[in-house]
Amino acid sequence: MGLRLRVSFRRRNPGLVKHVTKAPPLAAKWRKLAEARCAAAGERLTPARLAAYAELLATEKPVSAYELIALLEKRQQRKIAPLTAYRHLDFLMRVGLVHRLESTQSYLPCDHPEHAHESQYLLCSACGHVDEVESKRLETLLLKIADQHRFQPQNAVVEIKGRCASCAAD
Amino acid sequence: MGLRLRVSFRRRNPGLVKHVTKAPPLAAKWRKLAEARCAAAGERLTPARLAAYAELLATEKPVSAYELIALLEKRQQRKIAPLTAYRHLDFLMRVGLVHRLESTQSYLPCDHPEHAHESQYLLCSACGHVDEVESKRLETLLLKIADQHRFQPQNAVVEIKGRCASCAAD
DNA sequence: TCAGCCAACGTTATAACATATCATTTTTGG
DNA sequence: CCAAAAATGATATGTTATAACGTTGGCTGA
Repeated sequence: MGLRLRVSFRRRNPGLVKHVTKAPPLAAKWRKLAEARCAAAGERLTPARLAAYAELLATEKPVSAYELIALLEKRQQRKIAPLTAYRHLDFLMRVGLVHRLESTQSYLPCDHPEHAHESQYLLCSACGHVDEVESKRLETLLLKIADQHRFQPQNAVVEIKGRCASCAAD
Repeated sequence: MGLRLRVSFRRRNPGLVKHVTKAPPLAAKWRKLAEARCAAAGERLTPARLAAYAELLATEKPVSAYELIALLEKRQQRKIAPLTAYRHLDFLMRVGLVHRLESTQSYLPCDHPEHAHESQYLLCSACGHVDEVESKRLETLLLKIADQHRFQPQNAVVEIKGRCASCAAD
């Protein structure tokens, strides 16, 4: 049953080299934020993780996991496996530096990372821009609605789609 | 450029047969609703579409597209292509009989189909049950938030995750 | 110091979700 | 009935996400 025979006739990664983890320029503000968040969460901020964060910050719009992979591959001139990118994204979300947009399966850096919070999003279907907003009133109302149904809320996804101010003007 | 040469040496589907579209029992209430919706939308209610709707109604929980495929295949004892199921789902959403949950990529019949509406959802992470609720106050507040950002909303995704009343009691 | 542990990272494969293209069948309306 | 339009079917492929397993490297505590 549990028996497993494993024979390695060769090293799996014979020429394995250390990767030089290049990344876009990252403002000190964001670097410090990342360090603070990791310290708070007891997590490690590695070059690869920071590089993924920097790519997200350098992109104006939310980015899909596979777009992130393409960005990393272009920057570092090597292959990045999907799982690698997903692990970085999971990490970044865990420490609160990045959010995921459920309705578009994409990821974007948190705009109000000073404190833990729930956010709501305004997604422009014309230009792709996303605005992150925080409404205490909305959160209160969501809690109230949940309570009316004897529902214990853990988190809420609120994503409003439409046209942003500048696209609406056209 | 536009030139296209197509030569068929044989019929593609030599033995094509008419499919008998079996479906779970469907309460008259739902059938009538579906007919009314289609009439209103100027859409056709075919056996295949009705069968997909019936499968969703017969399932207590939201169903992924591929779960729907499995249900249809089991019921009808034949292969259903993904695209077929997606087309049925698109149709059912178009006429307002079915909603999609963005945060779980799954589909469920509308619970308040008497009128067109925006809905909010309470998703129980323990039992998988989903409650559809309608809060005018919430919709008003969402519009207000959008307006404060000069954002023209088209629709809003609101999905609250947590534990439902009966699971919370455990 | 260094053995041992553990988190991070790498590699390959595959599962799950969704769409493109074009042929065939069915329905509808003249 | 016939032509046009809508629905369906078959095949292929694109996109998003995870599984399984091995390697690396930093940290910890004897």
